[in-house]
Amino acid sequence: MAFELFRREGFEKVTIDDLAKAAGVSRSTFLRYFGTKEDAVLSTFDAKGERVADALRARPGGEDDWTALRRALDTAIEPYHQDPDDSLAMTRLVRDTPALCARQLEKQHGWRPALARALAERGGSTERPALGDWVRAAAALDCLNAAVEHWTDSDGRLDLVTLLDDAFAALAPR
Amino acid sequence: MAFELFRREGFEKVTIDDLAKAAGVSRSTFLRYFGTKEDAVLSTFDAKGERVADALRARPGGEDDWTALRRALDTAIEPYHQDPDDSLAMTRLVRDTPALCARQLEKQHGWRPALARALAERGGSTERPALGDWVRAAAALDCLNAAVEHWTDSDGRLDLVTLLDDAFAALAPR
DNA sequence: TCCTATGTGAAACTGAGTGTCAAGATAGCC
DNA sequence: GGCTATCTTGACACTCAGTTTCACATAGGA
Repeated sequence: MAFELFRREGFEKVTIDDLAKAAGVSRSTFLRYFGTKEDAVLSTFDAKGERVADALRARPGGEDDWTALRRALDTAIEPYHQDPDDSLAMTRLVRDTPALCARQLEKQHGWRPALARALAERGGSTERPALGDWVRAAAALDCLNAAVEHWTDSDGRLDLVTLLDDAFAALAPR
Repeated sequence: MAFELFRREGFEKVTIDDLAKAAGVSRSTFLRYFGTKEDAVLSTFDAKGERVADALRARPGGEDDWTALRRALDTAIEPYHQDPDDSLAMTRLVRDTPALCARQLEKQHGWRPALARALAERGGSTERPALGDWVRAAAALDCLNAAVEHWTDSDGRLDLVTLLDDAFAALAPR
């Protein structure tokens, strides 16, 4: 798997040819599958945004936005509980590789429209999301990131659920 | 200037050779100056983060974090008032060019450490920033982005100060 | 059987970014 | 002035990512 190769050799040391050879396909085929080298690692990331948005839409209508967002993010942190070691290795690889860091940031940035739209729908309006929806969607993702970063820095020792709760709490006091 | 060329021809149509020729220097020199093609546009962006962090440190100690952050961001939106047309052209170019969008995101991501540290110092602790500092720093940047995006979408007609206030307000209600 | 759609590989091509090296310009010193 | 050290610039070669094109092979359907 690409992930293992990157972890052993470092992301930039491994060429697409290496990855293709390791996967037993041609360079062409590899690029047809993943599009870019980064996506060989981050393709798992793609569906995540839509899943969080779905979870958000599934929350009861009476719930306030912040609670709904916080609960929707339980979907996002599930994999970290399922396989902590693997997740830790992944977040470390991404954190320590500028190219992966940037690409992940970009992908996550792409989640915001779906989240903002889901928030807007919750608010009853079928129109496009308002400024506040965008801000809250983005802030919620920041909470997720801050929590995961701290969790990674603690080598997975801190409790991710608590960290995420704390992150949301840090948004509250005025 | 590189900016004009990109706006006329489109970012990907213009090669580094074109830029170098337009600037009257060699390709080598151009790359020595800017490092990447994206940075030919976004180099102005670099110092901005540090300036906002400085503004944050300059706020009175008694002020709460949110007010201090909001006021510090006045520094960041100043250029948009100084030269609205130019700013509008710039934000549009970035918005419509995936590569620039990604690179800008990455640069702004790099502002957070300085902002979080400034917040931590304000809190009196000389230690490294806590989870909450990171979250608040990131959320404030989201407010800036959301405000600027909306301002750009309105073709500069909406008032950026009001938009930024609204963005911060959207963070408040629980 | 023929035909078309789909998956794969080979190869050439463009362009970004890196590294090296050899001029020139420039500043400081004698 | 002349001389040396340092910094800047340009030329060139190189690696590698990503795109495009073409050819081939296989499978399913008429």
